[in-house]
Amino acid sequence: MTSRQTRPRDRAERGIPEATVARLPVYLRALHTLQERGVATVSSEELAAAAGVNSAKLRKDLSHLGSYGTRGVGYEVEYLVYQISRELGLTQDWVVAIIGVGNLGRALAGYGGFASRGFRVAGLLDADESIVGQEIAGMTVENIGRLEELIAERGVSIAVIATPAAAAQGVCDRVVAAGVTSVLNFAPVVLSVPDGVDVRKVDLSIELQILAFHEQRKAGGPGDYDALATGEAPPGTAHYVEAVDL
Amino acid sequence: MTSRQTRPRDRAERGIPEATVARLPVYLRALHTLQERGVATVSSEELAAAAGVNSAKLRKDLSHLGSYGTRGVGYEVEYLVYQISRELGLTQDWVVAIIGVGNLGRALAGYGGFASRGFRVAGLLDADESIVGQEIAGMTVENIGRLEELIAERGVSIAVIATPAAAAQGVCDRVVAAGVTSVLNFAPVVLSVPDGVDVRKVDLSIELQILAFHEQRKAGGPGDYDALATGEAPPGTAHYVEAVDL
DNA sequence: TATTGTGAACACCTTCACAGCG
DNA sequence: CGCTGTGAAGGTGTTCACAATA
Repeated sequence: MTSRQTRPRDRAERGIPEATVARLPVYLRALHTLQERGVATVSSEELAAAAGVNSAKLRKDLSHLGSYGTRGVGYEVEYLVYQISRELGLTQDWVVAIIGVGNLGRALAGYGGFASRGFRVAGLLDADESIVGQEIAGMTVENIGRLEELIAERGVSIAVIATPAAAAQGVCDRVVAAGVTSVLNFAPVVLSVPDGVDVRKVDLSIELQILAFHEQRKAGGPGDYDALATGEAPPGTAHYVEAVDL
Repeated sequence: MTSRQTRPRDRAERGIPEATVARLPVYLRALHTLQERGVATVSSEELAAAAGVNSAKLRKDLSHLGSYGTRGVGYEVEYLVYQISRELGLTQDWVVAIIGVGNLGRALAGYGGFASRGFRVAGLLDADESIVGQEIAGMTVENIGRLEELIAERGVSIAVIATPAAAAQGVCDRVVAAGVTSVLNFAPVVLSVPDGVDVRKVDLSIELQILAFHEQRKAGGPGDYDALATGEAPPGTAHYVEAVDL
């Protein structure tokens, strides 16, 4: 997974296990799909299949929200959508600012899943003067100099950091100082933040490396049509020196 | 995070716990940073801080790879880089194809972390005729019609799916049929694949929803940051001026 | 009768605390 | 002495299997 960086876990914070919270959005998406198809009721078995989990897990997850099913029947789709949305806080709108408008920032800005899911992008900010002023996904890119101002004026509560690695911590410090307590970080660095601020990280290179690990176990190497024949064990000292960032 | 979709877990598959595997890339990145700074040795305490975990966890993780530290001293950075790289399968090159060349696909194609980390992007494919033929990050976008052909010719072993949701399952079926057994999915759908194929998913909307959940618990609603009011956060006068773009 | 909701068992992960060793 | 490596303890998460019930 994409990795975490949330505080140790305030168990009894409000009952719902973190692992369950992480799956609720998946259930919600599956339910939306069913809803579009006009399905009114689902069993845990069906919904679990659509969400890619097993049905016992699904039922236990939902049981943390309350008893919203009907024995012998299943769950009413619309009702469950509402309950999960409410639990996740999606019945209200969250104001998001995207900082860093390169290809990734653009992809995020144009992502349809935002508006429809309780998130409103209220700002695209960049430091590059040649990007500032451009129209992207219907918004004008603004200068990062106005970061604090915009966060306050527009009530931004979630900051999405899509800057190069070198800039990320600085931007993070600024948004936190401006009052933001939730950060979604796409830059390949570990951000340090004060207690009370949540950071979640999305890191594609980490995901690829995890895949590589498993792939290696399957075959013995990429393009491995000649197996582990030729020992790929290199000499005792190797040289890996590289720069890494977006 | 970012969610998973790996098979239940073949414990005793080869010893290393999944949770550990997921952190090794983080350690590796921290080690590379240290290496660039010319640091030759780190203690578990220092490395753990750089990676954002606690030191006991770090030591236990590393202990699954072997005994690569020196009591009373710490770990030799270069040696540890090599050992972790080898464990993750990064001492060999993995051939990657990116399917779907919208903004996200472009961001991925331009991601420097690829080449430097044992991944070689050997193809950018798209179905849109107006995109096919474009030069992106030094490569020419090719027609998705040639998918199977290219996978075979170039020995692609990891497919990155960055298509719209509606196209993702179809593309996935094709890459799997062509022999790919590792898929990194950015499309917001649950892919179904046969046993033996690993899928990892990166889903930004899920991450945002998890943040919203926690944010809601803190305050009571978006825009409500006079709740934690008077406290701590001073006016946003900090001026870290840094370059920001992707 | 079909399906939920859940106690109990199990598996996995994290943390503690200290023995072991350079 | 300082720091690693790890057994043991304590959590958290998953799965099983069945009683409860619409």
